[in-house]
Amino acid sequence: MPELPEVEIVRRGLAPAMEGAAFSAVTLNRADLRFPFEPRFAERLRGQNVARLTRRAKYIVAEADSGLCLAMHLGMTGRFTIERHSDGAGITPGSFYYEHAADTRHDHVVFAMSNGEVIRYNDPRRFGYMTLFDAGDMAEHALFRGLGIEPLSDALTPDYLAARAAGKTQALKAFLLDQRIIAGLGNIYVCEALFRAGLPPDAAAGALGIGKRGTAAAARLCAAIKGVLEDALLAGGSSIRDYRHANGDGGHFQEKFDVYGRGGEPCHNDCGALIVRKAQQGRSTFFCPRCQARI
DNA sequence: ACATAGACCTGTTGGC
DNA sequence: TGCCAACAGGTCTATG
Repeated sequence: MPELPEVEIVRRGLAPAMEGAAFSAVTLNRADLRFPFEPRFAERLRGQNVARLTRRAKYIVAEADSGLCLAMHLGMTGRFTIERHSDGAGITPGSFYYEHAADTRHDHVVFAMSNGEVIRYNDPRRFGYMTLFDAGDMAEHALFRGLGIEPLSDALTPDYLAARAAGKTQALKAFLLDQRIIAGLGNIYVCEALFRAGLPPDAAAGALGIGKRGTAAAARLCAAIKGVLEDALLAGGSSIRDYRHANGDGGHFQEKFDVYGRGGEPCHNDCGALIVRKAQQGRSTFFCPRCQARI
């Protein structure tokens, strides 16, 4: 489900409920998500006070005063909802994705916080996962060790793209989806960024930075990636399919998609072409055959 | 190093 | 309406 903007919006929503509060009770309704929960997962969290909630790539990380860290990945269908103990039914402005209150079949993890907030993790497909580690071990942790740069940081530059793409015959789309290069992009924002940059998804990544056209392409791509992520954040992320919002604000970037999910519809550049959908790396790629014809 | 396919899961949608 | 195939925001593994 979520790519960088959605994960960041979820983090911002969870922060008021988690930061400065301790885990009063942690309930696991099953033994695993994508991976088994580690032994004593709930016991180790209980009583830990959350100092801050951060994000790295598509992970939300709750760091406790003790240094114990809880990493949470939403997979494809992971959602957090927040409700208060006191009034029960209330969904606070913090919660992002929310389905039917009655559908608790896939509520796999419940955090009861010391401030009265109850945070539920719901994930029908269970591609998400949670794991614990010590803050000092984060850099070498298998989940984080190989991650690429944050696209919204100053580390993403046209030169970085050109350097990492150098010599690669791999398709631009696969290059951008590789979390070891840039961490946080997924299928939607890669498609959207390539459209904004006017670059073909199946062109060789290695062409970036080569010659005048390649140099210009790297610059456009860099700006497009940052631009589309910033616009998505401002819109509160994208909510597609049956996902709905708890509070109505945010989550409207899907209305601004130029290509994703628009197969057969006219290009927003009014070039006269229709958006094409095709499979690439086993996933759907959407692009304008005219505006994204060549590097 | 790369591409491809399959795996993990459940739910929704579209075609017949 | 029913059934079935295809597809879904992610990533990991095996295989060529």
